[in-house]
Amino acid sequence: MKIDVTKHLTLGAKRTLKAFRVAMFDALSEKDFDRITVNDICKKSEYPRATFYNYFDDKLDLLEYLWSYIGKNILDQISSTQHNKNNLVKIFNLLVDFFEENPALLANIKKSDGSNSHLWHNMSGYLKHEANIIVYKNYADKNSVALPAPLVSRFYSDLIIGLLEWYLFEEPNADKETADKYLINLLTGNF
Amino acid sequence: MKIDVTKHLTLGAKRTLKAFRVAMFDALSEKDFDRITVNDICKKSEYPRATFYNYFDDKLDLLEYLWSYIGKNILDQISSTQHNKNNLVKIFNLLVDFFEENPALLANIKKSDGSNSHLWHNMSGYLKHEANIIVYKNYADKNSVALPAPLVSRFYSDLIIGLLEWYLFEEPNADKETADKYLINLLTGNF
DNA sequence: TGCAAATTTATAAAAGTGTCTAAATATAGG
DNA sequence: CCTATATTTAGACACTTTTATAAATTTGCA
Repeated sequence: MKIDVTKHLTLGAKRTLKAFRVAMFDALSEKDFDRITVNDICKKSEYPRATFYNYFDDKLDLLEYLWSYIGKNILDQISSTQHNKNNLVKIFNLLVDFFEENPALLANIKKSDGSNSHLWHNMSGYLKHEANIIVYKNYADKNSVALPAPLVSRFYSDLIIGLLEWYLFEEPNADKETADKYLINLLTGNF
Repeated sequence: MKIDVTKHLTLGAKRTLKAFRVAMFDALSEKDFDRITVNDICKKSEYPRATFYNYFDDKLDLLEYLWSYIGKNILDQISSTQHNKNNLVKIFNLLVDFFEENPALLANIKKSDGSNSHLWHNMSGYLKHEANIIVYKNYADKNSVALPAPLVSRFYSDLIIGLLEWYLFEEPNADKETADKYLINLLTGNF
């Protein structure tokens, strides 16, 4: 990204970022990421190319900003003060809810080869990253003799995203309660 | 890919694929993937652009073919008949060995933002996929009441790649034996 | 070896990318 | 509200990508 979105943004900048975000999100429900051009995004958002390049290096850069934004938004509802294994189940459920609320996006990801698609690899990487930030905050203080804390939190977030991938692409007929049960089994070493 | 590499290939096709693979692999040790052009690949491999586009959709397509090829090659040494948890450690060690044998590639991945780099996300996805094929063959027959087999093998391959990422990018000073120990702890639910 | 079929190649052209200007516009702060 | 500063914009540019075509070459097989 050409700008730092964690710093203060003018109203105009926020408006522009949102327009590009929405344009990319909509475009993703319509066609493959490969087929989306910067021109498409500019036409949809009604901003000139030069403005696009003021904010982003390229369309992948916008895509990744979109994933980060979405990831943060989904997981916003997790309290960082409650520390328990239930939070991991809650993160998983929030992610599932997001995809159930956005079937067009999910369908497009599935169309381009499901869990093997670039789109999914890319998105899940960012979701995992956002999940890991929360998980780390929750478990960093629980010292384990057997394993370093960063490795454990990484393990937990990997687990959540792995189960999500399985649930969305491999076993789309499984119900959420069963998936929750499986998650708990994996978390408690019951396998 | 424009052709099916699992089907029979002519000698010429094999020669051409190898030339493109080697060209991309070498290019990756020299500069960022973003900066590599199809022209670079063609110059290195001494094939015309039209031939490149006979085989691949674009440079990302070649990259992914390269990762699959490398993944298969690294893990070729795993026997599919021996079924034990040791195989998981062996897969991890083979992957570590590959990166220790290819420091220029690793350095380039690290340079472009370590575990956050596109290159790594992309590569690790394919390594995980290849690892999962082997793990699934090893564990599919061990029925678990608590969890479906595809989920368990996915869990194991996630674990291996997660630990690899941690070992390569987060804790490059850890020794392989410690990493092996951590892997066993994670596999046995000792966390 | 020789021939039909498939593949590779040179070449051209349309479309997309990313950078750069200077003018137009928007912004924050007195 | 005004003004210095920063951002946005149009337009042009060099370059890369991707597709398409027909001729040249290579391939598998009899």
